[in-house]
Amino acid sequence: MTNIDNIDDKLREKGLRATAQRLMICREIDKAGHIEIESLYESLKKQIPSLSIATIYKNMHSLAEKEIITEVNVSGKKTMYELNIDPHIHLVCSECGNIEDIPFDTIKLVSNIKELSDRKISECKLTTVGICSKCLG
Amino acid sequence: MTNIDNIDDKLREKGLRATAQRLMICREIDKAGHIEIESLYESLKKQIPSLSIATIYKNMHSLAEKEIITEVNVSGKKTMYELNIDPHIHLVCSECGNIEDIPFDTIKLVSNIKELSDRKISECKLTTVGICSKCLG
DNA sequence: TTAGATGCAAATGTTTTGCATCATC
DNA sequence: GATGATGCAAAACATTTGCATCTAA
Repeated sequence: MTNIDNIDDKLREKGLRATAQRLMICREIDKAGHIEIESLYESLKKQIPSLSIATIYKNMHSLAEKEIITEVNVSGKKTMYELNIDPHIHLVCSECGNIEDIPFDTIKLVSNIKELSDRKISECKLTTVGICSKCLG
Repeated sequence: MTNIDNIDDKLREKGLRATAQRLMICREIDKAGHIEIESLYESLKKQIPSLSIATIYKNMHSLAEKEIITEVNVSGKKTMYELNIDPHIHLVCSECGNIEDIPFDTIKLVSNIKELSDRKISECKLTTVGICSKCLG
């Protein structure tokens, strides 16, 4: 669970340097909720013109490895990233395509599945398709 | 819900021609359970040397559009495909990386989420991480 | 001071496209 | 026979890599 206000410390805790680029990447992901590489690059290039897209890719890997961000994969969409925040699931809107978070206790779901299937399960990702709150009106 | 034995008819029902390539693609996906483009191509090229990878890509799109197959996205893995069979969820093995199906009533889960979140939701995909049956021994 | 991070440019990998030819219906 | 499917080659797009330079700790 990441709080964007302490992101400097969070990074150092995890053994990553708090570079300007890395901080801005985290803040931009936080601001966007879910964002893909190209959008991230376009947004940040305005602020750091020298920014290289290779730096973004490298950071996506290091941040994901340290579990500060998570890769979000949705069929038919480019890979996106989000900050690791409170447990939630995704709602992909079938009208507008946007992705919305729904607060949801995935911990409970995991124990549910464990009971039903008698397997060792440590985590889960749940993606739903439906109508987002904007389109619902 | 697709039965591989009637795949010819299934394709025609959906308005797709039952070409040799398309049939073999379906059978290979069925055989593999979950398969990525490159593996599919390598396997089938042995049987149809003239096969083009563009044909595979085109078929993945048409078959997915007709809901005969489904794209499977797992973080850190290439996009895979599976036949649409009975409701199930995925278990990505944290030991060996394999993907296993777990029979699971996603219909019930969807109505659960609807109740809890008061949203319009039509479908869901659930991916878990844990230990697969092979690695459990 | 030094290990890790960045930026650049080139290499590699993945997916799509246009079009001529072919095969299913 | 018409229309959709295939194969090819090229284009477009996405990701990774190596290395010199820079900078946070």
